[in-house]
Amino acid sequence: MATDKDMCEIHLINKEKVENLKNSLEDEEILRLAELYRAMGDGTRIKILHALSQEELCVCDIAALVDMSQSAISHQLRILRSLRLVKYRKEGKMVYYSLDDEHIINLFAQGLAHIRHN
Amino acid sequence: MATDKDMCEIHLINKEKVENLKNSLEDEEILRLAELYRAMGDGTRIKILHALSQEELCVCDIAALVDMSQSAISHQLRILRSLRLVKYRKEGKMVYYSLDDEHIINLFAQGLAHIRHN
DNA sequence: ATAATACATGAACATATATTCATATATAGG
DNA sequence: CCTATATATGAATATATGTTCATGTATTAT
Repeated sequence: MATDKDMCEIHLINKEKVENLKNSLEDEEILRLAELYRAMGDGTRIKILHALSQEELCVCDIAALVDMSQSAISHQLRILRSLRLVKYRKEGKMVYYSLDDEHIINLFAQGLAHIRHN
Repeated sequence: MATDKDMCEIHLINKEKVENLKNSLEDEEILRLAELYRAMGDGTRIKILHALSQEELCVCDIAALVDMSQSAISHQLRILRSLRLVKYRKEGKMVYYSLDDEHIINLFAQGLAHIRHN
């Protein structure tokens, strides 16, 4: 893939250190991290997550809240579910969603801190 | 957009509270948050950010490190730059990149905590 | 001035993604 | 059983995104 791999590698002050870097994050972790952030990288899903950070909601209410079709929301919820960002609870024909754990709140807080601070 | 908006909104226990939710995060903030996470939602960029979290690197070294073309890396760095995730410093014909601030480290830590814990 | 190197960028292309539409499943009520 | 409601999902489509290729710009050396 790298076309000019051996041209400027001389500039690495500490070649070993950089070589170690390659392995310090496992490939699978890189993929899963990217998936996680990508799942949060959509306006609709941000709105959903933010709403759920305040209170548990059923699908239909989320749809009303973000003013989108039930189908669109269901598709998005599937993504959020698959990454364990949200969990759900069935009650009759309703399905109530909520955030899966506190990490998401923290991710939110850090993200907001970044965009607000510069 | 919402086709069945007025069908189940009855289920909102506290309609006012939900109505407030709509405005508690500004639209522009939602967009910027989504942009930020989307910028982190790619394996190549995760690798770049992780590398830069360890040490300042020039473009060519990053390319060698992640085994991709200089052009591909430049394009990705432009994205990271535009979201202020990285900053750069010119020194002759070299350009050295580093993380822009500490929020990114924290976002990383939270992301890792999430994917590792379940 | 010419050549070489480091980096940036526009266009093209292939793939990924979000929404819509139609339809399926499940539950509740008559 | 039949109908209505809440949710899920497959297919289709339009748009976004990542990489490559070709080329441009800036800097250094000869």
